[in-house]
Amino acid sequence: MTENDRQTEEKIFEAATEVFLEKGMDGARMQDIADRAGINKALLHYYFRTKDHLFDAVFEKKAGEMFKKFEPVFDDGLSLEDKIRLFFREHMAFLQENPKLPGFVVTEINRNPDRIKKLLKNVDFNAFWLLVFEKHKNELKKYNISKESLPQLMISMAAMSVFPFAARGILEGILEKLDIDFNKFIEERIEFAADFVINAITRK
Amino acid sequence: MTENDRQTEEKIFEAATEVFLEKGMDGARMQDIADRAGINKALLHYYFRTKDHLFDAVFEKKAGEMFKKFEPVFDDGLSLEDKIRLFFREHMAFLQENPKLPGFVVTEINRNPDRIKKLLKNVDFNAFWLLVFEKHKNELKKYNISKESLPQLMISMAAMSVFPFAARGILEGILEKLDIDFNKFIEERIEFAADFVINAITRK
DNA sequence: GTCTATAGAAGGATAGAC
DNA sequence: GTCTATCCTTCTATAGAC
Repeated sequence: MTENDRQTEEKIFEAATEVFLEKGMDGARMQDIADRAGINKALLHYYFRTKDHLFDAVFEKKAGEMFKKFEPVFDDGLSLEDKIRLFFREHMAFLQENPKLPGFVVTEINRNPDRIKKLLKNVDFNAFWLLVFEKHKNELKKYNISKESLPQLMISMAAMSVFPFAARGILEGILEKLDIDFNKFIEERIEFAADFVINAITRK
Repeated sequence: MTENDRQTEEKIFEAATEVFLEKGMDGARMQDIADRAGINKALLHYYFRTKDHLFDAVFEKKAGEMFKKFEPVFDDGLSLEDKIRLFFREHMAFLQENPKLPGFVVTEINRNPDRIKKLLKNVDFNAFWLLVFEKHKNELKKYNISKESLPQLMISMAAMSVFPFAARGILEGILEKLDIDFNKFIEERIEFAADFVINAITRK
C-alpha cells in the first residue's frame, strides 16, 4: 500500500466517521461521505466495497476507543476514592473531545445488539470484577459494598458520566431554558459526580 | 370521524409506534408499518399524508408520555427522601413497561435537536426549579444542596433511572457475561438507586 | 374508505475509460 | 488509483378504480 493509498483511505475513513456519527448508519449517505472526503462514490466502493463494510470499520474503531477508556483507571495502585476521581476526570475529558460518541454507540448497539458481543468478545468481566473486588476488599467492606452490588455501582458511574452526552440534545434543551451552558455544566459535573459517588458509598 | 375510521387510524398508529421505536425514523419502512397494521401503503398516506407526519405524531405522543412521568413526583407533600424513593419506583416501573422509549427519544432528539424545543415549549423550568427549592428549603440546606447544584442532582437522578434502558443493548451484553438477568438487575436497581442518591446528598 | 398499480426519486453499487 | 456514466433496487408517494 503506497503513501497515496493510505492518505485516501484515511480521508475516506475520517469523512465516514463524521457522517456516521452525525446521521447514524441508516441516515448516512455514501454521496455525503464522498463529498466530505473530496472524492466520488465509486472510490468509496473501491476501498471499502460496501456501506456495511465502511460502517463496521468506523464502528469498531470508535466504539473500541470508548470502551478502552474505562480500563486504565483500574490498573494502578490508587485508593478507591482516588480512582473514582480519576475516572470522572479522564472519562469526561475524553467525552468532551468526542461528544457524539456515546449517542452513536448507544443507538447503533440498540439497533443491532449483536455488535456488542463482538466488542466484548475478549473481555473477561468476571476476572475483572474479581480483581477490583480483591484489590479493594477492605475499602469496599468499609464502604459497605457487597460483591453483588458492584455492578450496580459501576453502571451508576458510567451513567453519571455518559448519560449527559448520550442525551445531549435533551440536556441542552433543558439547560438552555435555565441559561446554563452545556460545557460549563459538564465542567462542573466532573467534580460533582466524583463527590456524589464517593458520598453515596460512604457509610454514615 | 366514524368508529371504523378511528379503529383504522388507531391500528396504523400502533403499528407505526412499534416500527419507529424498533428501527427509528431513518430505518423504518412504510411497507413494514402497513404490513403490521394489516392494510396497504396507500391507506397510510390517506390517513397521515407523509412518513414525516406519521413519525411526528408518534414521537410527540411517546416522548410526551416519558417527560410527563417526571412531573407528578414533585406535586405532593412528601419529604424529599420519600419523593426520591417514589421517583425511582414510579419512573423505573414506567420504563419497564416501555423499555425502548428512552433509546428512541434520545436517538431522535440527537438526530434532530429542534424536536426538544417543541416538547419543552410550555414547560417553565425556572418556576419549577424555584418551586422545588422553596418547598424543600430546609431539607436542601440540611443536605447541603445549593440552588446551583440542583440541576446536577436532577440530571443525576434521571441518569440513574434512564441510562440502563437507553443503553440497554450495551448493558445486556455486559450482564450476560456476568450471568445476571436484565430484569432482575432493574428490579434491584430501584432500591439501589434510591439509597444511592439519598446517601449521596446526606451530609457526613 | 380501501385497494391495485405505478410513477418518480433516491441511493447503493458496478462497468469501463483513462 | 480515480473518474464519469449508468444500472438496478428500494422506497415514498400518488392516480384511479371500486
